[in-house]
Amino acid sequence: MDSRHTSREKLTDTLRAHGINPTHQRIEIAHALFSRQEHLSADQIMAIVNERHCETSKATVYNTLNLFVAKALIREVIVDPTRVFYDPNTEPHYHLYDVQSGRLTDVSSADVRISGLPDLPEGMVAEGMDVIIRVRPAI
Amino acid sequence: MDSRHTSREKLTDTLRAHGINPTHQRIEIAHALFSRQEHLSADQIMAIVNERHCETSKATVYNTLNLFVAKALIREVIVDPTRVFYDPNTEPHYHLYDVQSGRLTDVSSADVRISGLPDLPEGMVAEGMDVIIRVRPAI
DNA sequence: AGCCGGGCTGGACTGTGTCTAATGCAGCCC
DNA sequence: GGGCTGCATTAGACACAGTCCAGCCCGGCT
Repeated sequence: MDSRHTSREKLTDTLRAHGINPTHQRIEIAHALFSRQEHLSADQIMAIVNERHCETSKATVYNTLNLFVAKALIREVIVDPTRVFYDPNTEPHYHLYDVQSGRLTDVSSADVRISGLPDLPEGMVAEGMDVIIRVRPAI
Repeated sequence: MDSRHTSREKLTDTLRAHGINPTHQRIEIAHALFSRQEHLSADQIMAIVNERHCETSKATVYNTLNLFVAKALIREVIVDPTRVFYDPNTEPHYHLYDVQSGRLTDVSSADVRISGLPDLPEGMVAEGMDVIIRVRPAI
């Protein structure tokens, strides 16, 4: 009845539902992302997963994150030229990026209306739209 | 009365207008960006500038691009996790990014209406908003 | 047992971008 | 002219995220 335990069981199901073989490492990585609802970089995820003992290699972390993205379990967020953030929230939504601190927060897309977008070029399909509002502390 | 010449003279003025000391290298880099109205990476810019003889170093290219961005002469576009693109168009506008080919094209913001954005957090100022529409060729 | 295949691993590697220490060069004052 | 100051440039070393590779582990199957 431990909630962390339950959570890990749910994650196992989630992974399977996305066609991902739920290994120990993959569950830990998914747990890092889904337990805290934050935007983490590969680096941060590796640090969290290996907090106690080093048991997951860099290659596995990157492989797993790329796999999760390919299977649409998580999303990449590209705002910082030096590293990619991973977002466990796959609902359509936008981002607020604090340029100063590097903090990234979600903006619900529910209330946002975007109109007047041009037609896509012939033979192109939209994969998605990223909206990033860059903010910084007022002086 | 050579148009390239004229262009370089205009660039000299533009640089000065932005508080940038117009050196030979800076003019060449600005010319690479402004003559073709494209989105180029630092790498591509260096290749263009050094097409004939190598006369501008990597450090200078990066220093100059960062200077241009700081002085609001050009804009960074962050869509590709592996490299930054530089955009000579500083008018507000959005981007269409072809995930397959890596091609980046402008979308005029004139017709686009965005409403319902949330209030910014206390003490924060917006620096700008990036809108990136990711597209790929239809199968 | 022996094979097969997916997953994991350390370590080497790649490619952007930054840093550093040295050099060049222009203006300036004496 | 000679010496000083300060910015711009440079080559090369470096930092770092991310990828690649070759080998190992391990569970399932025959």
